[in-house]
Amino acid sequence: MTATPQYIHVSVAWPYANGDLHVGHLAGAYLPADIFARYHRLKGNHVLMVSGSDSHGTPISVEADKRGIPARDLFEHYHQRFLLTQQKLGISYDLFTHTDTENHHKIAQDFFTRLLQGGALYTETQDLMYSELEKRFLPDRYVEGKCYICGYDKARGDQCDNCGNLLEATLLIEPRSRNNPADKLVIRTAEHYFLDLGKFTNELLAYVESKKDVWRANVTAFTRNFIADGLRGRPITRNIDWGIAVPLAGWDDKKLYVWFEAVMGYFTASVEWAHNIVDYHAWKKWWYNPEAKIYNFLGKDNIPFHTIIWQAELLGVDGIYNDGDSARINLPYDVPANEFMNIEGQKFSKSRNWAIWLPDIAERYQPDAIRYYVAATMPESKDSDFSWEGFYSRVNNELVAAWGNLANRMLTFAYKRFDGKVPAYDQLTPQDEAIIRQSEAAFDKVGTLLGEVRLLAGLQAAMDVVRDANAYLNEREPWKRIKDDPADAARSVYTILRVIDNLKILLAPWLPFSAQKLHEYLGYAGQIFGTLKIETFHEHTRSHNGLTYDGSKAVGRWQVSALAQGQALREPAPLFVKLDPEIIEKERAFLGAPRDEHEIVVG
RNA sequence: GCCGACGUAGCUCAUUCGGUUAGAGCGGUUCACUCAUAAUGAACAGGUAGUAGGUUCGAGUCCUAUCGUCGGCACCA
Repeated sequence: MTATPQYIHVSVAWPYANGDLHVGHLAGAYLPADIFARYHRLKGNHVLMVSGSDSHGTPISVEADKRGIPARDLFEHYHQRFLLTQQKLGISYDLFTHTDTENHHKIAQDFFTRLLQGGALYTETQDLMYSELEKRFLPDRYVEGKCYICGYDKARGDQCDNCGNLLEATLLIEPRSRNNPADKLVIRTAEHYFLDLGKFTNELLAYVESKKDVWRANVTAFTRNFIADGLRGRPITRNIDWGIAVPLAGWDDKKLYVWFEAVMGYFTASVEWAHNIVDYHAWKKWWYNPEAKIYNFLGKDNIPFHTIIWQAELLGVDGIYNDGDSARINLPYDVPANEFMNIEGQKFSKSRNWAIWLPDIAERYQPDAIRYYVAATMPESKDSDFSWEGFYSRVNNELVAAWGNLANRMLTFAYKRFDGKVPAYDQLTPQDEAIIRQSEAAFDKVGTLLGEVRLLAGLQAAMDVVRDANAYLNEREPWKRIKDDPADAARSVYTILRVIDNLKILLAPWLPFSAQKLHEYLGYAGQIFGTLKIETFHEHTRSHNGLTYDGSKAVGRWQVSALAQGQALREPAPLFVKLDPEIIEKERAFLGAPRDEHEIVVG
């Protein structure tokens, strides 16, 4: 139990700040990351969990144009909502920042420069379709025209839907914009920088193979496949206005491509955290420490960006900011990608509003209820489905009836019948000791599963203890013994309270809010976890808000209970709100209907 | 079209390298209990593991074919 603390970096995919967060974000990345991080915090490991809003990229510009506001205003609006939403749901980021900080710009540019100096970049002149009307280069998929292979009239710039061939947009006959068919397109040449991925093929391949027993099978298979197809250079600059400047003279009309710089956020946010919150060089303990482990949590759509591109970038900048130290920069130890969470059997769709928005449900349900259901139906190995009937029944049957009620029934009983104290006992029976040992053994079992990022199995293992504890009570029947053999009732009530105390910690990574309440009902002081707060950070020319986690006062430990006899309890109350069956239809009615953004109220 | 993944009880899902009568939760039926937000426990019912072949002493687990669902095929991140 007294192993040397490990350095665990939990990096979470960066959400585009062009709309509210939805349940897919939570299921895909934020919740698994938080459960994993909270477990390691309880273990006493040095956790650094970072993410932030992706403030660049076409989706931001497109949405901002649609609303007629500057891109910066749009992303700042959603960034602030991301902070509030995640604070409410208890996603315990050491730092949740964004990519429009001076820090991120500077480091991204330094990455670019270092890659350039290391020979990992090259320039190439591309012929691209340019819209005179929109005054910009159009992505291939926005171009339409006659297929030069089969003659199909509505071929897209990247592929013909009729003959299936991959196309060159510039060769299309009579090319036009899909946004506006009247818009005549012309071919313009532009010089761009490319990241030479092919240069890293062998290193990347060797790395996947070395991690094949750690990474999930789908992640390994996808990555191998991607490499086997042949890695081609990828353009990392673009003719756009909104983004990070290319740090070279004469490149003013271009910016760094968003996918190139956004993933660097894992690194830049670590540096920002160190600069703002602790000491300047602290980030190195995760990035240049051979013992540290970096875990990237993301959705499956993001796999190649993390197992190929980000890793190539890291390989290409190895040694950056390390002041000549020989340690190599750390690549992600694991990339636990989740699949997708569908909604009532259909795919998420922002345009159809087929989505469950986190700010909305956080208004109506307890954070632990949301966390429980999403964690219990997490798409860990395949797509899963969020259904309101499932939410209703799992919350009521499992969270409220099995677990919440176990705690409530015995806390109430002890509080009323044992003078508000943990009962004192003479000697425990073998049956009492057996259930205590069982709940203690779960620390290794659940802990191992959590360490392997097998969160579904971990939750199940913890809930198994809940069921065993309920069964134990039915046999021991303290409510009967209190009448004919009070000493025996004291034994079993003490026992069950100690089991509940263990379950409190076993379930805390999933259910941090109710764990804290339980902690207090059991008569303990202090907080199991640290505190999340929103702070403002000032740079030279701009300021930004970030979500931060202060764990300095946290007392929770991944350790078995040593519940003291006679400890004074506090008056208990039910941990969870039981759901009304009416919510099923009410919530379904929101799907596919127009939605208004509500102000997010915390507390 | 090419590549990949998946298809297991009414529902949601487990079955790490192929190995005893394929498991769990929910839902259903019966019984027990009353401390608890009418909350718990026990027992029972329920699956020829999409389909058809094959390899093997033995396959849900490997191979082939076929049907179905989904994803990727790089400038959408």
